[in-house]
Amino acid sequence: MLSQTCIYGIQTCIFLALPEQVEKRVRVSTIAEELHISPTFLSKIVNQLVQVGILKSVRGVSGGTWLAKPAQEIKAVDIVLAIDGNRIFNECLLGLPGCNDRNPCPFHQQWSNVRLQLLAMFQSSTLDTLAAKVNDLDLRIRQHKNNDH
Amino acid sequence: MLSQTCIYGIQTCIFLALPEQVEKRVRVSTIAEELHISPTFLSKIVNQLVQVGILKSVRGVSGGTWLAKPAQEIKAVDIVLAIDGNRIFNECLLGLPGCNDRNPCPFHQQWSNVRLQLLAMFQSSTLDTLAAKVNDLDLRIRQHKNNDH
DNA sequence: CGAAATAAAGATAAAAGACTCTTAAAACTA
DNA sequence: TAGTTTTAAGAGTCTTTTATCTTTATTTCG
Ligand code: FES
Ligand code: FES
Repeated sequence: MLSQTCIYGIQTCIFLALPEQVEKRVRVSTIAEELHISPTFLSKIVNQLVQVGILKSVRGVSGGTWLAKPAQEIKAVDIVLAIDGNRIFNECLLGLPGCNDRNPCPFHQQWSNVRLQLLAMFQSSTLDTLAAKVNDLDLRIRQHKNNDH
Repeated sequence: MLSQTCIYGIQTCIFLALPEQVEKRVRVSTIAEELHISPTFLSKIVNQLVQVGILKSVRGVSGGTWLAKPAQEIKAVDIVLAIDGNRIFNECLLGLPGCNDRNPCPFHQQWSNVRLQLLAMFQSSTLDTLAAKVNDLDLRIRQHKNNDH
């Protein structure tokens, strides 16, 4: 569904939108440790998100990364598009080229509906909403809940 | 979304449910040629579907493969489950283990809905319905329409 | 039974995705 | 400016998926 890279990107952005982190510079190594991701791998993902204007980062002592915009202005769909592209939103279920209403496969009509709902889900999910769920409702964004605070 | 193997499996089953093929033994090499799939690769996929009782096959002269049951009794979901398993129907969007209502991630509620719609799509798609769409409405199951009949 | 056709199986190869290791570049500190 | 910290970048490894090549087993037919 989503690539692992994209999942890490979403988790990272939600993490940076949590009240503890927001408005701070957070080291990639810190995020990596919290979310159980390889630091150097995460570094590349963060960099991708910096390139498209979702995150900012600075190197060096007291460097780190943070949200480039207020959390309510960043949607999950932005991250998905930045990392996985729009394939999942307009690709044929059977992988046939040129998926559209004029040239449908047998699944096209129903699959189009599912895709629209999927798109709506990612479009309606802003980072502040997601972070609020994690923070207020204690929902998880990683395997084991973080109990060390 | 679906693995390439699963896509080939679905295409093959729809092809075998078309009026021209139904009730006949069709050679794997014929299907492979029609659907632009590597014959030996398709042979393994057909064999998987034989194992779970969706297709039957015999070797030798005038051998081939065919639907093990009437087309209206085979659903797309059967093929998906046989090849890709039930991961796409019960896996967390963020890949977290143990996706369920008691232990949700921030996407769980919405993602559960999308997954249910996806499941409904595959459950309501029987091979006779899919084949009828291809046959009657001239919908496609492969890249270029088959014009040689 | 022998020959030909065809699916099944095993081993190998190619491609993509996920992840690691190493080095370089930048920013701060003193 | 020198030293330290931290992100950026490049090359390389590992694993899974996809696909191919070769051999084997089975079936039909003459
Ligand atoms: S053509 Fe297949 S889903 Fe649109
Ligand atoms: S826990 Fe993430 S989708 Fe269910």
